[in-house]
Amino acid sequence: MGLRKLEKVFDAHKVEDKWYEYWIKNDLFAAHDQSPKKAYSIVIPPPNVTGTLHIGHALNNTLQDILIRLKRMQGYNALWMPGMDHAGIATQNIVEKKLAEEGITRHAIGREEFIKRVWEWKEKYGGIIINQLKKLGASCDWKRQRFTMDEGLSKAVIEVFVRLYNEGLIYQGNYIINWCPRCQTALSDLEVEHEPTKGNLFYLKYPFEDKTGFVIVATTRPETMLGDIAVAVHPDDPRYKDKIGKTLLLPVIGRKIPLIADEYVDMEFGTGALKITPAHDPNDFLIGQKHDLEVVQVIDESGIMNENAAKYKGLDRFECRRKIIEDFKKDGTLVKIEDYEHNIGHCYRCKTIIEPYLSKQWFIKIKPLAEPAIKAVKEGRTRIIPHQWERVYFEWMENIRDWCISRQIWWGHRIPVWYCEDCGETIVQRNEPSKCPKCGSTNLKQEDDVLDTWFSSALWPFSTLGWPEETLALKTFYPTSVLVTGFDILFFWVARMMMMGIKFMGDVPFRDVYIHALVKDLQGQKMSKTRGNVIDPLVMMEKYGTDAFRFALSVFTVQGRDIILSEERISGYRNFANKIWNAARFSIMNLEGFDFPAESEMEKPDLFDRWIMHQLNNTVEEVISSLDEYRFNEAAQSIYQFFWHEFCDWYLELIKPHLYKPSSLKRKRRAQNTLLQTLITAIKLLHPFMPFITEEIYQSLPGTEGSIVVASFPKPKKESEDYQAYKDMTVIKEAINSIRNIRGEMDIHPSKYIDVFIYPKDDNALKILSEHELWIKELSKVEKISYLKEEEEPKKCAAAIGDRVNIFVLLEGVVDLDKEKKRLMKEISNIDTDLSFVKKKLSNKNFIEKAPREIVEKEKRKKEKLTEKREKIYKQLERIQRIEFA
RNA sequence: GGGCGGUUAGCUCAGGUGGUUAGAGCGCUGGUCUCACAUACCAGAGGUCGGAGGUUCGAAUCCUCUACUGCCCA
Repeated sequence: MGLRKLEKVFDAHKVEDKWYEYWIKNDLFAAHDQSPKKAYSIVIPPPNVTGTLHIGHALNNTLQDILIRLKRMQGYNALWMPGMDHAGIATQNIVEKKLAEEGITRHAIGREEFIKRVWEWKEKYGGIIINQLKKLGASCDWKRQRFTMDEGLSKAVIEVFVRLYNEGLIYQGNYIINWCPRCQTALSDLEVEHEPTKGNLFYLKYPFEDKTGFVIVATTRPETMLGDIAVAVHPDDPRYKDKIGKTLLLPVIGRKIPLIADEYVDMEFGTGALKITPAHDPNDFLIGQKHDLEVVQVIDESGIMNENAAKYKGLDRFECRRKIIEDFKKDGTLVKIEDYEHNIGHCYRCKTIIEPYLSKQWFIKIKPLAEPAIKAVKEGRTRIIPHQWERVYFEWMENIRDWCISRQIWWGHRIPVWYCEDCGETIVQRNEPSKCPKCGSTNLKQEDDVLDTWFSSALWPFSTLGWPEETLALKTFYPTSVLVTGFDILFFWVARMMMMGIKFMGDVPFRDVYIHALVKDLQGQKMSKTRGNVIDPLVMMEKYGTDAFRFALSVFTVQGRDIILSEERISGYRNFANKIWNAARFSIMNLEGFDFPAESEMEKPDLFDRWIMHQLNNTVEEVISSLDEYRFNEAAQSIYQFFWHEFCDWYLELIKPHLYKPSSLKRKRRAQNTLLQTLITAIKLLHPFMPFITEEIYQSLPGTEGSIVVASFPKPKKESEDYQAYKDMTVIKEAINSIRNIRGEMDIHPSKYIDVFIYPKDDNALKILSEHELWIKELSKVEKISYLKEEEEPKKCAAAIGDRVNIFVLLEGVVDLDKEKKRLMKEISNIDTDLSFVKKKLSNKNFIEKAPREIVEKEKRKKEKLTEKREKIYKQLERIQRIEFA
């Protein structure tokens, strides 16, 4: 690539789309089913087909992209497998809403037509998020993109269902499940969100049949009393002990219900008497089963009171509650009402209050699947990072309950079960049966229910690679290297993939699970549309550039801590992008007419070149080791620090003399060469974080070939280590910093050149300083440097006492002495506080005796240094005093 | 109720195995439009690490208790 001049301010919009198209056109994200390279693979957490990119996706996918780009550059056969899930309930809701606008329901058009409409919707509107991921720079192998309702993935779903059924791990049963009356479907325990809600505790009076008194029960849901079948008390409760076994009369209904004893009842709660409604409460259901009680349903699947609700029939469940309380107030059944806050379950899709509902559903017997999944993590075959999450994982897995997998909706994988309408046989098989294997009837009907979307997501790491076929892709990329995800779907998805992966692939689905933070707003609240506190990643990308946005996210990604995000925090990194841009611009401007130097010319590099190579090498090491441990913030900070504060602040300034007024062409070429090599390496280090700007710069630089996407990632080089250069540079930096400090504090105008005296404390310092006088002069605006010997006392100077050099700036005609006096006194007082700490330590016998010798030595040296420094400054103060009186 | 985390400069956060004179970015103050960048440069001020106790020669770092706060599960 040739030299190309760059604009003054970085314009992200000009480069982003251009390079993304270029990458796609050149197929740079492609992974290969067969390759001599080592495989590295990540499957994307499939976003919903209905979804749009929110900040959580942006973070999640930025991190994945950083990893995959790094590994790709490191020479791996890197696969990032993209796709979406079909989001059964959410998608069905959307399409139903659309139908409603046309005034039709799904029942009116029928199942087949409805499914057709959903597919049409999907083709037209679905998957907006895929383009948004591309905007983010996601380097997925898009040709492999999958969808959970694809033919292949559907085949995997059926295969898994049939196998689990045949093994007896899938069963059908009548149980209380979580029912959403709005979505009209069952939900798994996980799909219910519990929210603390202010409600009431109603105390109701149930009389004994024999008119010998009554029992008061406490309930939050008085409307369910219509379905009460018993009242339970604790067997040891003295209040009720002698009444157990008696019969109560249920108000309104007049049903005779027994007073039973069960240890489940909490004596402390309410009155200690618990009304039992097996059809509408999961715990009551269990008690009912235990005591072999009848079940009376009073609420239907829409949340409406049914014919068992007597005069309340036809009322909505909440209306019924109001009405029944009104009536009970009148007839005295209601004893009192208390305020009561408790957790109420809501549908995670539509937020409707969940109704515990008795119905026939399909379940997975989960314990046999969970156990190996627990073992795999315990044995370290899968690592969860940060490891604190392992405990959460174990906790949940060990207390796991059977998974309700059937959903009463239409959009999804229809359960591969057929019923013979003649003999009642249940047929479970991969393909539609033509006749009943038992009675030969052709009068067959397929199960109406579909499977939970998470059922298909659970197969994602292997179904996307072609399972149940034995594909090359599976062989190459399974188990995947890492899964990157938020903890909110640790149970929903990660745990289930673990179970299914081990079950059907015989190995864990991923070696590492990296759990990243949740993004919150400045108040520490979760971002959500309803709260209205969302930061739209697309707006951020538009305003500050995708690279800056991505870099910001990675800097904030600290393990085990949530991200508090504000727009202000993002905007800062636009400046970083601009800094990179301008450093590149500067480099390109100064590389004009540059020829690569012959090897021999590079044999004796300058101090600055050696120093920057040393620093760069450290940075390479840090970036790699940090990313290997998923410490994104450390990697990002390390490259940020290097690029801005070492490369730009120091190196670029230091080589300007070489570039602008070189003492020899050779030296200029050497500086140019180091400049270019350093820039290229730094840009490569940055590429996983900031893909667009780095590609733009890379392809503008001489000596590069092709795309940075597939360029080789830097490796630490032993020969670049140069501690001596680092040490020598500290002398120069100390001199420059000291002079600048005096200038700044003494208000010496930046354009004024000054004279300084330097006392170097050792020969090496003198050598380095005199060899680099020019640079000290340039960087600290000095006219003349004179060197002092030990005892020489400079007059009328401001002083800086350093580690390797003492600096004296001639004050005559520059500033007033008063200021300098104050400055020195401040210095002394700073030293005094430090000194008092050190002295205290050293006067402690125990410290001298017990602390390791090198620590004690260190403290002693520190004391010496500080004392000496204090003396020097004090002397200087005296001198100034003398001048004043002179 | 159970579990997990957080509490460090005005704000947002770093500080693997205790030795620090506690760092960064933003903000703030002063100066500079200096030939890559004012989305910049130079200089500076500002915390004793929520509180109490303990272990230790030595604790922001380990332990106990406590306060406040967030999340997850009931």
